[in-house]
Amino acid sequence: MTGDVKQRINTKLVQAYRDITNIEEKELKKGPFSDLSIKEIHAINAISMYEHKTSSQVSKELSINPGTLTATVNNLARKGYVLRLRGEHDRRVIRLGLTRKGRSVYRLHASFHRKMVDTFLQGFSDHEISLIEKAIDHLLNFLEGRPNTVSTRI
Amino acid sequence: MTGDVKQRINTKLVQAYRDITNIEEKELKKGPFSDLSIKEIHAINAISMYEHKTSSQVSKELSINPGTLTATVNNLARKGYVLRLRGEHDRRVIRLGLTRKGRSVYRLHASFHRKMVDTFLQGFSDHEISLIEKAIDHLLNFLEGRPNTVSTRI
DNA sequence: AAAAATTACTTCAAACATCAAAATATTTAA
DNA sequence: TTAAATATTTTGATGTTTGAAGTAATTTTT
Repeated sequence: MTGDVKQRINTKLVQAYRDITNIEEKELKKGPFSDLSIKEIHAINAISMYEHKTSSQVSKELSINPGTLTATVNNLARKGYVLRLRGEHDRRVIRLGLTRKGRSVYRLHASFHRKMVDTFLQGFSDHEISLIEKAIDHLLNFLEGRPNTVSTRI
Repeated sequence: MTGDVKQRINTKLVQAYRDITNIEEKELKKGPFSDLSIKEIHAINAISMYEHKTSSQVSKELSINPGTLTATVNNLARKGYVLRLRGEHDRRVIRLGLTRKGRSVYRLHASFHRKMVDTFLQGFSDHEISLIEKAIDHLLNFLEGRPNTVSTRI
């Protein structure tokens, strides 16, 4: 295979990465949640709707210093997106939750992602999609330092 | 197609995005350029080796505030990666270039990307790769607000 | 050609993000 | 019951980002 194709795919991936960073933020700035930065949205996303994660879980998930998360949560709580809930069993832990407003943001962001993936996969057959998924798996393996179990064909 | 697959692919894409952000930075921290952040590397990359872009071109390309680029370039110039060249025709214009050290970073980062794409595409046939490229095109179209010319099959 | 508008970039002040280390509160182990 | 461990917050220091105002050079208009 020619390196040209790889080079071209690389450029496109870089472009996609950049676009996602920019567009996610701008999309939301236009809506009713213009007081949120992309980092805050990612924090809201990590906190998530469906369980009450602890502060340390969330800070690990986001790979940020616990002190940084405290500051972020302070801001998000002040703006009315996030709640702190004191743990019941263990009163040292803080469990984080979303307010109604926080849940709207969560859903809006989720729907952006759904649309994005829908478009990404538009027009491909099931077989082709499973192929694409395999390529993404390769990428994840590379990124997470796992050797790729290459399904070589002859 | 079941939404499960899409949901799974979405999760993987999010993971890949997060990994790329984290890993690119850590990779470089280990090497001889540990005084650079990921944003600085992306700036070096945008400034690029092959032409002398202007400040505004670069700040547009990175979608950052011009003032932010000024600060970034100040830092990169101080650390010896980037040069400012006053424009010859129009003396308002600043053209940006890389020092020898800046060019090394550029090449190191490029080789990381080459490895990443190689692994991403490992084990796929040419046909499959062109399929994957098409999916990435879809994604870019979506991100950049272009309608997708769907190649629907029956 | 002088004044006005435009442009390319920089500076500034304020908000926010980040980290390591110390402090606080709570729980568990000795 | 004291000591050690854990979960989070505070503190202080440093860096990043932004919008808006400022400076300088160029182009357009009158």
